[in-house]
Amino acid sequence: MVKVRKSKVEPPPNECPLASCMKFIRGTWTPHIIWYLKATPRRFSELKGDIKGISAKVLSTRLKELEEAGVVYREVMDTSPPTVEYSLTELGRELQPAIAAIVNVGMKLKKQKYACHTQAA
Amino acid sequence: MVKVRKSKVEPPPNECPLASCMKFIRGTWTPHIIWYLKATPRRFSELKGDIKGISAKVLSTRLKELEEAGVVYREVMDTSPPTVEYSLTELGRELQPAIAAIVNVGMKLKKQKYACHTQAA
DNA sequence: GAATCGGGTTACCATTTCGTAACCTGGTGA
DNA sequence: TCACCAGGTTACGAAATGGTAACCCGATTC
Repeated sequence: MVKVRKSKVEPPPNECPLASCMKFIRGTWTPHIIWYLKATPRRFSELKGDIKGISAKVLSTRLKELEEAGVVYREVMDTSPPTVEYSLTELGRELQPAIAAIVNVGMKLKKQKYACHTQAA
Repeated sequence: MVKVRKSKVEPPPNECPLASCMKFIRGTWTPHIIWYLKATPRRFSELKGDIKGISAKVLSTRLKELEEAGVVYREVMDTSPPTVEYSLTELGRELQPAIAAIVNVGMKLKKQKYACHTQAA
C-alpha cells in the first residue's frame, strides 16, 4: 500500500492563475498576434503578413475575441480606403512577459537542437 | 493609399520559437501537468488530484504524448499494486520558465482584478 | 470468492480551432 | 464603367481537444 503523498508544489494559487492567463493566449495563433503588437499598432493586412500561415478568418476571429476580452484596441483610421489599426491595451501589455518567456524557451530549445526534429515531429 | 509599413518587431526568429515551445504546452491541461511535476515525481492519481477538473482520459492521453515528446519520464515502481511515477526530463525542465511566467502573469492579473470577472467571462 | 485499488482504456459525443475558398462593401483611380 | 483595394464575412468540412461513464487487469485484502 502506497500512501498518496501531499504535493510539494503549491497549487497555482486560488482560482488558478495559470488558467486565468492561458485563457488569453490559448490556441495556435493568439500568442503570435500579441507578440506582433508588441512595438507599434499594426493593421489587419500587416498582421496577416507578419504571422506566416494565419488565415484571414482566424485572424479576424481572434482579433474580435481579443478586443472583447480587453486585450487589444481597434481603431478605424480616416483614410481611403479606411484602414484599421490594432494595438495592445494595458491588459495586453501585461501579457507580454508570458509570451516573451515562451519565445525565450523556444529559442533555447532551438539552440540545443531540441524541438522540431528531435522532438514531436 | 496607405503604405504597408515594415514591422519593427523581429519575427520570433527562424522557424518560430513561439511555435516550437507552444507545441509542448498546447491545450488546456498540458501546462498544469508540467507545473505539478516541478518539484518531485508524481503518480497518476496524485496528478489527477493535483489538477482540479482533469479527467483520467485527458491526463492519460497528455502524459503519453509528453512522454513521447521527451518532456516527461515514466517509471513503473515495483510495488503492489504497481504504481507509476512521472517526472520531468531535462527538456521538461527547460519548459518550466515559460509556465512560471504564465503563472506570474496570471497572479498579477488577479491582484489587479483583471481576469475571470472583468475580462472574458 | 468478492470487493478494492492503481492505473489506466474504450466508446461515444460535443465543442473549439483551424483551413480553403468564395464572396461582400464602399471608395478610388484608370 | 469597371477593376481594385482594405478589411473583412460566410459556408463547409476536418482535426484537435475535452467530458462522461463504463469497463479492464492483476494483486491484495476481507
